[in-house]
Parts: sequence; structure tokens; C-alpha cells
Amino acid sequence: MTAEQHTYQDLTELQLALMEVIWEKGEATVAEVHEALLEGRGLAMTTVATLLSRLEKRGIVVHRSEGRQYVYEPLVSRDVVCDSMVSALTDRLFSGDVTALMSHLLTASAISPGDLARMRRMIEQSTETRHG
Amino acid sequence: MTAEQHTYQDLTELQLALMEVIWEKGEATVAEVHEALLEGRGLAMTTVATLLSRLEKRGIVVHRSEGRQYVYEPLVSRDVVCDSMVSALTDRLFSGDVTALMSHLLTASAISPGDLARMRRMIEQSTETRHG
DNA sequence: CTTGTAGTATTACATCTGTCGTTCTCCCGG
DNA sequence: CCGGGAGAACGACAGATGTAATACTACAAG
Repeated sequence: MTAEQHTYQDLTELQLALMEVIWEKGEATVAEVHEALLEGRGLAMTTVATLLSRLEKRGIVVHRSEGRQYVYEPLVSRDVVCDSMVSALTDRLFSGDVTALMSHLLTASAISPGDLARMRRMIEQSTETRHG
Repeated sequence: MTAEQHTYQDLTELQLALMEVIWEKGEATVAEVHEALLEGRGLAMTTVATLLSRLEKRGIVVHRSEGRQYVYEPLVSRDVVCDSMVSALTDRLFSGDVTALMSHLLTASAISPGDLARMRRMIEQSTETRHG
């Protein structure tokens, strides 16, 4: 089992930023995405439009016309992208071994005791759910 | 706290493949890396050389001359790269919230009960270690 | 000294990404 | 019917990446 030829839906930081807007709103015009990203990221409207159309070429979103504007909606859910990207990382870095990732997470410096406790809770809950 | 301008050491699949060889051997000549990647990936020697020199330009490795060959060694450890890449993903996808990544891991489809049990153990161990 | 050869250096090219400027079009107000 | 805008379409360019052919160099064998 395992080891098919996955074609990951890997998005860059910027692409994700656009997608977050669309995912959150359900759909969004170029102008809306542009405005949502204005603070912190001073992109030109045309830049946003270009990125969006490229995302469409990749099958991540689709658009329809509404008046003279384009309204984009997602073709893949945030969850699918998350799955894909986490899997990609797990594969590349830990040969697909999720527990190895976990282990890394637990050993990594950036974990606080609070996080640890929270994770412990999660695992317990998760185990129960499976058992139930 | 948090939120500095991280400059992630993000490596692509291919770049990681080269690095794995170097990390494992401690150091390696172009030919060695080339040979190690031959099966499964039929790259030309010059390709490997190009990639290696680009990696050097990025400060991931350094080389010294040995006879007429270049011997490359890592400048960053595998661990640092792992940290960096996992952090990058956590930041991009979960706003830096490690527990959110965890949660995703536990909810994701690709987790077997065995994995779950193993993780549970890990967490417990980790908690103990911290306490001790 | 000549030449083959191993091995590096240089150059090249396609694709993807980030970033726009410019142009084109179509509708609204006059 | 005309001129301005809003917004999309198109084209550009630089940097990173994947991939390699070709050129150059220096050493070893004769």
C-alpha cells in the first residue's frame, strides 16, 4: 500500500494568501481579494488579477462574470490543500512517516508545555473517537 | 513574542534529495552525489554539479577542492532544514499554531490506529521528560 | 610534447512565480 | 454620439528551478 504518484497541490505563501480570502468569503472579486491583501502587501490590482488567473489555469479556482467583474470561487477546499501540503512535507522530509513528523514536532524547540498538554488532550480524544 | 521575519531554508524535493546524500555521507563529491541519485532519477553529472553550485550560492553547502574534484559539505544540518520547513508550513497553513498542525494530523485520513497509538506514547514520553 | 579524459565552468532554455505597465473594451453621464 | 473610467486582456521582465550540452582545463599516459 501507499506510494502512488501523488500530484501535490502545493501553493506558495502568496497563493495561499489569495486563497484564504476566497475560502473565507466563499467567493470574491478581484477587487475584493486585492483590498483584503492591501494592508501588509501592497500589490497592484493587475498583480492580483494575474495571480488569480494563474490559479485558475491550475484548476484551483474558477471564475464567472458578474457585470464586468470576475468572481472567483475555489475548486479545491482549504482542507484538501492542507492535506496535500502536509503530505508533501511528510513525504519529502520524513519519507511519508507521519509519526516522524509528530516526533519532530515534539522535539522541536518551538513547543511550549501548554502546547504539549493540548496535544495530549487531542490524542486522547482522537483515540476515544476511534474506539467509540 | 513571535513574528520575526523568518527567512526559511526551504528546499525543493530535488534539492533535498541531493542534500540527503551529503548529510548522510558527511561530505560528498559531485560524482558521489550523482551516483547516489542515479537509480530513480537519471540526472546528468552536469545537472548535479549545477544544482550543487546553486546550493552553495544559497549558503546551504560549501565545497573544497580535492585533486580536481569538488567535495561538498553541508553548512546547515538536516535538523535545521527540517525545523525551517516545518515552521514554514505551520506558519503558512496554520498561522504558526503547532497544535493546529497536530490537530490536522490527527484528523487527516492518512493516519492509522497504530500511528495514533505511537503518537500517544510519544506525547506521554515527552510530557514525562519535561516534568522530570 | 601530445592527447585523451575526468571533471569543472559556462551557457542555454523552458517553466513557474512575483510584479507590473499598457492596451483594449464596454458602459455611463453628458 | 462621445469621452472617461473601471476592469479585464496581454505582454513583459527578473529570479528560481530543472535539465543539460558544450567548452575549457589540467593531469596522466605515451
